Amino acid sequence: MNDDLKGAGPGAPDADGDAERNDFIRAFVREDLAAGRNDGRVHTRFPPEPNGYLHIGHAKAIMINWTLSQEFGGKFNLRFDDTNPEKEDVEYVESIKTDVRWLGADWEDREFHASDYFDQLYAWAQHLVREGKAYVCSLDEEQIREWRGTVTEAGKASPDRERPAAESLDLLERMRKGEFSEGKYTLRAKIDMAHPNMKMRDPLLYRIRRVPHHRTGDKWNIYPMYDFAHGQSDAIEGITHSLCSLEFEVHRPLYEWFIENLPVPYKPRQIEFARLKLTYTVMSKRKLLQLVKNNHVAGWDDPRMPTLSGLRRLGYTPTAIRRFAERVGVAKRDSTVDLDLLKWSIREELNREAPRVMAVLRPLKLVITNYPEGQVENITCENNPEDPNAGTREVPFTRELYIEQDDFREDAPRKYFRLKPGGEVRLKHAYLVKCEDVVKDAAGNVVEVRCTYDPESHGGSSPDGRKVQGTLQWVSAAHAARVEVRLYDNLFRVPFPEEGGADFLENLNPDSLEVITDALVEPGLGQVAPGYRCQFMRLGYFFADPVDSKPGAPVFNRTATLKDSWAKLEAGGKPE
RNA sequence: UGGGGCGUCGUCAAGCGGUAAGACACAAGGUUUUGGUCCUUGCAUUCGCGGGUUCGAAUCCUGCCGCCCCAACCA
Repeated sequence: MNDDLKGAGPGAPDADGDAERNDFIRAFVREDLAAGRNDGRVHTRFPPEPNGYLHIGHAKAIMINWTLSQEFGGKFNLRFDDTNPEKEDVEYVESIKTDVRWLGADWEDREFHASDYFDQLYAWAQHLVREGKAYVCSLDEEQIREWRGTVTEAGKASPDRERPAAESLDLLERMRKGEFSEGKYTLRAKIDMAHPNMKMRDPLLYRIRRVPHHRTGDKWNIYPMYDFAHGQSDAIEGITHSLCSLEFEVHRPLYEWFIENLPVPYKPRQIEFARLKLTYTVMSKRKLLQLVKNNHVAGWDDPRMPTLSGLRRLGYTPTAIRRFAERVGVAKRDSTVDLDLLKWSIREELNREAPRVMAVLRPLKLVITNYPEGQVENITCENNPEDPNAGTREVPFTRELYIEQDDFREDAPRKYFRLKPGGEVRLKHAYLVKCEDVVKDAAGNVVEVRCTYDPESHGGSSPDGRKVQGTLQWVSAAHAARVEVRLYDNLFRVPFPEEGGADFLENLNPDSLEVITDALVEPGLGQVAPGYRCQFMRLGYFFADPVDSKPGAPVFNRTATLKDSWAKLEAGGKPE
């Protein structure tokens, strides 16, 4: 279970016994295969820009590309779209590789960078100029915008549109050498200033940026724009199906224009699908960056973040994320998936895999008055009712225990079947105990419940078959380990943090994190290694934080709660 | 008002002319030493709306309505 950073391993899309998937992308691929295109190859790629950490939305894209390549016996590349050095950084490159590997997508030795192709791209730019299909433009940023026209009005030609090729070539070369300041010139394709698709109105190919690049250093003073770099990079790598999100649909004609007008070695096909959106969070890298920069969270890997590093730290597994991506499907419809589906994906796995242990978050002392003082009994506890092979463990039981404050109520509603005065409950795996008395502090708060136990109920059985409705987890006061527990909840308090043009920061959930520094857990848990996953019985699934846990002092992050139908009942006002 | 997309259950999503899969959510029962899990059952006579074609349409045609994307020297 401790696969925190080892990754899922190359692997196969989770064999789920599912029928063959047949979304519209796979249909296209089958069509291409049937038509004998691409020599029967299928080659995809995941092309992140290294300007932020990957999030769950990227996981969807990664899995679509990766599983597609695997299902058709093809290949999968990782390519960094690093054409904008101002925003990019090696820190991001490293985190991205870690995350993609963790998910189990294997690019083998095919880690590429658009920057690997800068020389080729430059040569192709010169080619277009020579062909009279590109020119160096001297309009400034604002002029370019104005001259481009609007969606309903045609744009007008740049005064440099007919600049002789030789002159453009010379200017381009000088741009490259760094003879001009940023913004002085741009290289533009000569297409159609009246084109109904704005992207086709003489788009920029290169802009001057006199900043060093994290990989090419100060070699370049000009950098290619996304449109000029992306498709050609696909072509160079022999990508057969270039998958991207819906907003690039309007770029497709441009993508194809370059492919048609350049002597590229291959003609890839761009296919667009809807990106993933989730309720109760935000997904844009810009907004996530803002959360990090303004310290609304502790970093890109804060467990409340929808980043893969955040989810990993929360306790999610690669498998759960993969299953989630499968369930979400692929289509072209803008959609927002219910966060519950993600949560369900991790619960499903952990219910099957996670060992059950006992922990008390908010301790309330329980004394068994008829239990011998000083006696310690080792209670055999089943590790996982869902897994017969999980075995058992021994947990010490004594006269003084702690139970959850929530599990005792002096004035209990009718359907409350936990501990109450005069009531009897089962202490999981141990004995039946009956509440005889309570001890209160000066303020009238119950600080101790005094019970008697039934010695005949060893193991928690009911000796005479009497009905005992409640079963509580417990820890021995003398043996319990004290640990820090972090209870994470949704980052936002509303499903759509930006609905109605709202400032998403206004909708942050003030209770997204509750830190409990003195939770009590059964003794063995105090020595658990970082990355350990378990279920705190009746409370939820927990993960020993890989960053803040120390030897002998694990910090537990709540990965997910358990479904709580009592809470729902009570909230619904029906318990009485 | 130009161009490109999309509209099937609360949320995703199958369906591609033969009479609405599945998942999550929700609801009701059952099992249960986790008010967890599991099991059973229910949950779109209807596919944005209106016409048309057809023996038959969510699937074809047509008109309308709604939502998203495009006027960064971002990707």
